[in-house]
Amino acid sequence: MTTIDEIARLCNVSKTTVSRVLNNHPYVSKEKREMILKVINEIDYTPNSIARQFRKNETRTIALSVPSIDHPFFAQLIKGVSLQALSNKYKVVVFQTFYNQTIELELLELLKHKEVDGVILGALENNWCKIEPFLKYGPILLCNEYHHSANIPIIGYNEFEATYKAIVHLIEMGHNKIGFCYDTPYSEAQCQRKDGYLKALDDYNLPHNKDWIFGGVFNIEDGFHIFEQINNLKDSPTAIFTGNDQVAAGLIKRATISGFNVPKDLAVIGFDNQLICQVVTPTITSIDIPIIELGQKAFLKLIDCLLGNVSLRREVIRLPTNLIVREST
Amino acid sequence: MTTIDEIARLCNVSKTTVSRVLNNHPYVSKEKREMILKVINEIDYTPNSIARQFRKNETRTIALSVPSIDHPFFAQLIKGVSLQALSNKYKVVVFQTFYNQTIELELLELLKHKEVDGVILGALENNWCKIEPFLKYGPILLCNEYHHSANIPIIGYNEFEATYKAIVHLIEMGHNKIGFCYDTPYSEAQCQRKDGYLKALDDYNLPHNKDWIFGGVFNIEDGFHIFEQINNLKDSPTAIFTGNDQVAAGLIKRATISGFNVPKDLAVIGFDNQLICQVVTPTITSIDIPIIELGQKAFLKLIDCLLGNVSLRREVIRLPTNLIVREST
DNA sequence: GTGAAAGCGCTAACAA
DNA sequence: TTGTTAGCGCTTTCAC
Repeated sequence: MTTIDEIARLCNVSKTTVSRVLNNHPYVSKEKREMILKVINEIDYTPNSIARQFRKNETRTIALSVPSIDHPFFAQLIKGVSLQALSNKYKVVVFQTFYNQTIELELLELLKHKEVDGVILGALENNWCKIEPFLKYGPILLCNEYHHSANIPIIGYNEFEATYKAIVHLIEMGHNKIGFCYDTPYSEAQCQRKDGYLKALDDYNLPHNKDWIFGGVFNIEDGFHIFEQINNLKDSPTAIFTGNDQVAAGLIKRATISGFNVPKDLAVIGFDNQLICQVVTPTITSIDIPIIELGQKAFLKLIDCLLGNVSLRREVIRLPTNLIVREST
Repeated sequence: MTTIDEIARLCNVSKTTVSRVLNNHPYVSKEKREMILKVINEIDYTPNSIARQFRKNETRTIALSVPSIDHPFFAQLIKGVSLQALSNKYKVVVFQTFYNQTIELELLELLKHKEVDGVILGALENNWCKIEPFLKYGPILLCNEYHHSANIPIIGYNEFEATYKAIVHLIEMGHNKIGFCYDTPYSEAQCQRKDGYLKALDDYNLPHNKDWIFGGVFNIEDGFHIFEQINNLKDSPTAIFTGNDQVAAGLIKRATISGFNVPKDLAVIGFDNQLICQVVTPTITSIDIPIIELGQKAFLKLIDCLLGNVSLRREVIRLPTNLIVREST
């Protein structure tokens, strides 16, 4: 294996000089620089990145956790983070937690072991007190999830407001029996959505009904199941906030083939405004959120912390959301 | 930062002994082992992974390239690779090439720089002659793509046969004007599909028509455009193989809202058998392929090469595919 | 069973 | 402008 010493020997210079050329340091004479570069090219030498990382104690790699990569929202989030990382010459290790607490902690071990310089959590499986101790090993930030007291940057969008808007829209369309779906109750972001939902009901003097609230709902198949549940209720909602376009798509499909008219019999509103909204019939009303931008912003914030420009401290950034009305409401 | 020396000092042993404990080597007395373990726990010591990787010249990380992560097929592929990597305690760095040749080569630089132990290419942007030189730095294998001569393991499914089956199905449904979509002409896998398409036409004495072949087609939006193209033809096909469920979904949607009856006026067949097939109206006939398994197999094959159990040599593995008939044909 | 010592490839003080 | 030297944290001979 070719090393820096080999180059130094070939060029009759010290390896320091070679290292300087490699790192674009000043104070190398033009002739030497050129000669060294020439030799490097000729014998196809490549610096060993791991040795560099070891020496500098810096990996130029960050870790990103998501529950599962095959969910369009998270795929987009990864894309945003990756795009920004690419242009900053960082690598991203994507960790799928599969909604598993242990795997999330394993991701944080990477930080402890110095295998990554920082971490972006795209979801939160563990109680914050399990996460916090890892802060001493490097910066961690929360993206697309919220915590009421964690002393780190938090980047998301206004879940409360987005949900409130959505529910008010349903109310304005004449509905007063409105259901609500969420994924996990442990998520503070999801709780904020629920608060938005309840606030809208209260503001318009509509009744709450526990039967109209559905948890553990993530994907198309869950959408299928939700329809069965709704259909089995004695008193069913006439409109439902699904929390996610996949769920909306599954729900609409089952409702339609069971003879429901969407939106007349059941209005459905999604979340995320993915392309799937435009291909199902009827098309899905949804909340548009800037996911790519969310990922990019998260990465840039992490880099700030990494470079020490900004110390790690609580800061809540909320990106704007936008209601897109289509046929399903 | 705590190091192995610190532990050694605290325990009055050499760092060799600590290292032995850390690596579960034999020949450490029970008492010492227990004492060392105890101290390690107490002061929360973690070995520095980069130092280890440096010393062992092994990163336990592999790189995986895909064109773009937010395409359901590739998201699933990543999931398969990641699942298997997780259980083998490897990390996966996912590289999105965005269909860009330079980025694909950057990924291979990781191998050259020893930042990853091996590479799985989930697509192929560059000419093989650009890729081949990197083989001397570590194992590379091809997954979901094909090459006629590359001397590496190739894992995919039988594109020819799958497409042939699909076209024959359309013919049996009474169609004789059948269109074909592909993504990129550089892809040998796509060429095999085209061969399957043409063979089926020939076997049933159906005419070829260049106007019915559409390239550069990847996602839902492309499906939208394809419909416009078909609709503008004087002599349009009555059935179309889209090569991918996203395209099929987009195409079906536009056709339907333009008053076409799918499948009567235009039969559409997808590929990949994603959940989206079940939520659009009409539901989409598709080719089911074991994507997760594809990713898992690819990882396991790479590990085999890495561990030297198997030397890197040409080997073509083709997983089975299955035609799933639904309403769109 | 255990430890001393070398060294993986590189960068960065410091000296010249 | 250049080189000498030390050392990052760890594993692995080799000798005891």
